[in-house]
Amino acid sequence: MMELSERKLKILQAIIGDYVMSAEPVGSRTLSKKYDLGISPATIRNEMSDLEEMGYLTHPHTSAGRVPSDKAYRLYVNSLMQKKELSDAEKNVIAERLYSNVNEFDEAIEHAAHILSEITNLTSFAMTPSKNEDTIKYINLLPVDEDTVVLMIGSNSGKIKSKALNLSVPYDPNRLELLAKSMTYNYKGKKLSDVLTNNIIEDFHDDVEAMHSLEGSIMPNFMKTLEDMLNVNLYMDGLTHIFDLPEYNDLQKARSFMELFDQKEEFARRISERSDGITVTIGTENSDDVMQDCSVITATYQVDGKMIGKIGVIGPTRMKYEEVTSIVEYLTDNLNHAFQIEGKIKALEEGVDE
Amino acid sequence: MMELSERKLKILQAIIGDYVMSAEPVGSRTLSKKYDLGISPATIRNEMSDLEEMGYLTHPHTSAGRVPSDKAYRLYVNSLMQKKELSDAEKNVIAERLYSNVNEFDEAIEHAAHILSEITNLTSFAMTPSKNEDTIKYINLLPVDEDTVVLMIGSNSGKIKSKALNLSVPYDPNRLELLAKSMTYNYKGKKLSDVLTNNIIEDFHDDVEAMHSLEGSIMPNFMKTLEDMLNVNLYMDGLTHIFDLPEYNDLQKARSFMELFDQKEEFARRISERSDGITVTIGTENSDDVMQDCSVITATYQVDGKMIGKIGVIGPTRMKYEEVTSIVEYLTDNLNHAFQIEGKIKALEEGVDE
DNA sequence: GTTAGCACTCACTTTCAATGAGTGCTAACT
DNA sequence: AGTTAGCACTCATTGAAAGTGAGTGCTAAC
Repeated sequence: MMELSERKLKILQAIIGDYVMSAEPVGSRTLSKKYDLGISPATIRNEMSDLEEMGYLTHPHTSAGRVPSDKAYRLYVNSLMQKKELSDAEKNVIAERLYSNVNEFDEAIEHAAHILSEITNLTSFAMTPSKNEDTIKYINLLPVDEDTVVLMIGSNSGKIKSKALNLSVPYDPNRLELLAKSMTYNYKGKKLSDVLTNNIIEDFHDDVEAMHSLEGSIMPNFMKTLEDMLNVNLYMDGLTHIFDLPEYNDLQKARSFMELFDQKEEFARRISERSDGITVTIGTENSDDVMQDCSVITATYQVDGKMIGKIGVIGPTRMKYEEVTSIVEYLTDNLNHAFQIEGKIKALEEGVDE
Repeated sequence: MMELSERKLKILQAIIGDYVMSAEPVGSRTLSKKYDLGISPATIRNEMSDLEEMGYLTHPHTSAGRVPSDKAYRLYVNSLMQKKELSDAEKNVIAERLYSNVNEFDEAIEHAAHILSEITNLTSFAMTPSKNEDTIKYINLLPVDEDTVVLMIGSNSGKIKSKALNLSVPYDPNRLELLAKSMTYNYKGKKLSDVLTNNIIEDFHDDVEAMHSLEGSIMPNFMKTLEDMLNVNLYMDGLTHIFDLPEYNDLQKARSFMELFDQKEEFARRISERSDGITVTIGTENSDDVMQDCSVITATYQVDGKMIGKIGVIGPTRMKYEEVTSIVEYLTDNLNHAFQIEGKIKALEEGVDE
């Protein structure tokens, strides 16, 4: 790829900056007046013409100003922009709000998405961690009533899920305990996902045929509970922010954007396929049709070494990339920190030094 | 209130019917052509003029057709419309889809909202049951690790919530058991909400001062867990359906409708204030500013005698009331049935005959 | 290589007249 | 008295025409 001259880069950066602010195609005159480039509009026009030929700018129509292309944004994100350190005030806002009101894990994630959307004025989303790597730690079956037991599954990541089961017939508490121990023995250390996808019930049969009826009532619930534990949730927030953007002053566009919401699963799949760390995809770089003029910024947070969740924003390609990436990054740092504390406790619990 | 003549009612009904279909103001000529009323446009005009004077119709402008007012819809809902029995096909669609894929309770509710939205082509919502009447059945504290215990709270409605607690110091298992028993003794039969709002920690102090440190680590978590159990969730679905409605072919309106989403809590509050059974509020009957030209239909479902949740739809006042109410009703019947089965099991469990 | 000058383009806005669905009123009809 | 035909009137909507202005591309001079 041909190198761009210093001057071209300056002009391109000015155009991007202006367009990100105004959403209006930028003309040569505006540019020379607002930015101190030391060259006349005519010269700028020549340069812009070159930049257009190289694919960095486009022309909505002959007599309009220039608009940065996806390629220009990509260049900007990769080389031009410098990471912006958030001000202490901004940091405080994030940290303060993030740590308030965190009850359940999912709530914390949802809350993080909410904050992210409010700060960036964009649509945000957050995925709860995928527990594909999580392993079973113990399985308990606790007697409650004469025909009610509580199934409890604990995982090594510290997640505990319980479910009350109604056995249609009274059970023998001793057998119950034996079953729990046997299940723990069998599945301890195995991945939840593996246990779920293998046909367990078959496997199990041979071992403890004697307790067939008890097993029969419990195993389906065991599977369901595993399924619940593996479930990944996607939260979205601040969808209405797109109404503030001039590029969505069109009912059709606004609608198709909103439909992302109705297709959360599909969206979640796309997001989870993204690579780790901070990623930026711009416009046509997104495979999804609906997102051809959106940019998506995601970051990954970790709960312990293995459980990885994603959080990010989606907005128009005309976006304050440096600001938004900084915010996303700072937020995930905070999340990581918050969850790391938990992680350490877990590590202690396991007798493992980090 | 003055009685409307047979003919006026017929005309009004025709206007409502036509307007609900077309979203276009209805003129006298159209009316006489499409509906076999046996009178000329001029006569219809006279009648329409009367109806307008009585407040049942309005006029967007002098030379436009008539549009039904909220009052007209109210009359229609109260007296004119006849409940529509769903066809077997429709019933099957609902029942089949409702009973598939119900894992967790919340999921079932969310799923119901989804189905409702798909069938009605409107925006739907569903609230998980308020557990304000739910009472504590037992409290368990189960040893897991040397400094980890699991707190488990069971309620009489059958809900069980567990939370893993990390005590900073090792604990005495005997004391743990004693504490659980003591807590159960103290709170059994009491409402979750009452326990939460009373300052328990104070109360408790006197009784078991001896186990102060253990209690100190557990009680805050106990409170948090109660809070979680009491939490009511509101799910919304099918927001984008409003884009199909001509009355929302306006960015401003679409936007303010979408903002309902961002103010879920407020919306949930409004919904939970509604009376039981099937309710219909039309246009200005809604207190909320944003909903002045919406109609809201809600129904209540019961999980056991006490836990009541709400499900419903929100759409333009121009709505197929009889169809939608029938669907909502049928859906709640199904939900009730599904949860009643659970309820019966619970009743047995309690040794109570229904 | 840079810049001033100038013709040209084209979306956007405003204006204006035409269109047509619909009403209200009056007078005739049953 | 109730119903209907006829007609003038209203007014949102549509489309064409003209004007506006921000912006470009090109040429020639600096």
